[in-house]
Amino acid sequence: MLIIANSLSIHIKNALEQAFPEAASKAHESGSTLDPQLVPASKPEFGDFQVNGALQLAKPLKTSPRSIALAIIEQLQKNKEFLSLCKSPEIAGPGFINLTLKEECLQAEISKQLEDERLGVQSLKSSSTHKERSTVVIDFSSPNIAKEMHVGHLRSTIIGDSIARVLEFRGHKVLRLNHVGDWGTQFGMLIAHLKTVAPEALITADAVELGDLVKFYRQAKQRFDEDIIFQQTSREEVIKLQNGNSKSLKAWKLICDQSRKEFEQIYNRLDIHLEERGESFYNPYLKKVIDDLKDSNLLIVDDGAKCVFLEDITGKDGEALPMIVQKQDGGFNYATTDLAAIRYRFSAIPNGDGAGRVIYVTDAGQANHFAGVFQIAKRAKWIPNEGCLEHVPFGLVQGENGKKLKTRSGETVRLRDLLDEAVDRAETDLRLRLKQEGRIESEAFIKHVANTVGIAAVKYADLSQNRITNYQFSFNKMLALQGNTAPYLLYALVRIAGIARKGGNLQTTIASLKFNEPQEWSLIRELLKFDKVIDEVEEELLPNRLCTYLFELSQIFNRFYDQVPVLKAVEPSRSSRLALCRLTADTLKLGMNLLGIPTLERM
RNA sequence: GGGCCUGUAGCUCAGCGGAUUAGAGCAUCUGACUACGGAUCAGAGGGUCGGGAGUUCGAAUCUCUCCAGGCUCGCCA
Repeated sequence: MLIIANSLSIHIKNALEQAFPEAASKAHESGSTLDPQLVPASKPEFGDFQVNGALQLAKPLKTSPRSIALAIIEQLQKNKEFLSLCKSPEIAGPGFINLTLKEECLQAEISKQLEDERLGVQSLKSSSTHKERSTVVIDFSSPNIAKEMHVGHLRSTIIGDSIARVLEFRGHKVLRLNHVGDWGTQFGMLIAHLKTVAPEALITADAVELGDLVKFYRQAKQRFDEDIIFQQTSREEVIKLQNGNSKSLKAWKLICDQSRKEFEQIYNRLDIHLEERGESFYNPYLKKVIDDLKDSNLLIVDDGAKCVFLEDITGKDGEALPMIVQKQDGGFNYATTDLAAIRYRFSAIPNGDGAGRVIYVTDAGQANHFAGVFQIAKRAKWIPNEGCLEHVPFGLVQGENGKKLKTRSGETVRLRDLLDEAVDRAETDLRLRLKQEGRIESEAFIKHVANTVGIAAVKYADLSQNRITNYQFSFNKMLALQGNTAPYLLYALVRIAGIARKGGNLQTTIASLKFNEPQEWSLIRELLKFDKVIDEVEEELLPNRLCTYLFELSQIFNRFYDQVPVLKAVEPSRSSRLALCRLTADTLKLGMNLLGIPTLERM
């Protein structure tokens, strides 16, 4: 319904300018315009849209808001095009104008949406502006090699995937990058340690499991912290690796392969796909970063380390905070890698990704780090004029006690175990329900439903929360069958599928739709909001807005379903209601698809 | 101490500068199953939007200040 809203906005703006020509031309001279402030109605009883502009214009126009509103309405009454869309506008309260769309208009819109595969959401593919067509890089998930994916990776992975899906659907060219931690000091430690405890792992594929690697990694870390000689050998191993020693590289590759296999299992379960491009990828570009910074006179050697001092960001002592890009020992650190990544991503193809927008989905704790890195990238002039660089932060995952989520024994929770538990719990619930209802279902059905519900619940619980705040993780809440949860949304779809099974042909094309119940109209109005919601998610990168919408749509549908018969209705109501069922199902499916959540016909 | 984030119903959270009455969900209480799956629906109670000041015709929303909590602040990522 964005097109309608835009067209209304233009009509009202014209009316405003016709009513107050002098003020309008004055505004034009100073480079601005009179803004009618058309927004969706704040409450259903106020209609579909409201115009707020009259209140703000009262002072400059030296008239009362109500008389401005009246003048706008007088102009609108002359506009045939406007009158074909809207019922007679009403002045309310101190000077709001309430607009209610005509039923013919809503009906025409819903008919269009029924025919449209994209459900009214415009695609940018036809657009030609450079900014809109350039690549969007989304950096998310980013686990570390030789470690298991744990609950800390959950939010980045799920939120990043959803943002990627929304932008892809809108027609952006999206590069989903997995910036895995596959380089740096930890590999020196690990290789040095493996040489003594499991040398076969360095020359043979599959010699050790990831679980063992994780154990070895912990041991190596401990040795590194306690043993000075081991620290020395570790550093030597890092240097060998970074200099491209073939044996070291082979060992490194084997370790990475082993981790990668494990990551793939998780990504497959979550149905998330991204392109791996780890920190090691940027190794050849690190030196250039230093050279560039030197050339732009940003580089300062302090205490033996090469740094860039940040502007307007101070440390404990109130002095400008340095960002170290090359350590005393000549090694590079993560700031260097991140800078190299930004430089590469914005560089033109084939020496870069040619990105116009780069998005980082990482925890809020890294906000300072990214603020610094972004600032340096800007000062080094690596970001093109139209380029956009954003950190999309999210809060911690907490347990129900409000503390950081841990297992009973105090360890970080493995992502694999977390997903297993969600699926197990979904299965237990399902079996209990089947027993209570006396239903018999195949094992395959039970496993499939439990898996879908479990994964959907985990994803939805995360996405439905505003990502900026900390997130309280609770299996009980996310798997609850009522409330703003995945199972509630899935159930709405199952009900529609049930109607189809009972003989309702959802695919019939309807020549003449006929609606007369308020429940039908409120469902129609909700369905027509979909394009606006997608627009907002794209703009604000807040998937919870989409979740809220889908939940409200499900509620409105359930009300409709409860209060209005579909299959037993007489024509043309029957077909018209079936059409609404179909569009509701399509909207829920598409919406959930954009969240990365699978759906079901039966559960 | 500096920076960033958070503070809204008993709990978990939405909330886009707009309207008498700040919204959901959970929990609590009361109703509704011979219409398509009751995993639902209808309704009730529950709030000084952390405190204070300011900007504005209008503030949960913007600004300042104070209070509380979290994260972060030089060679880990």
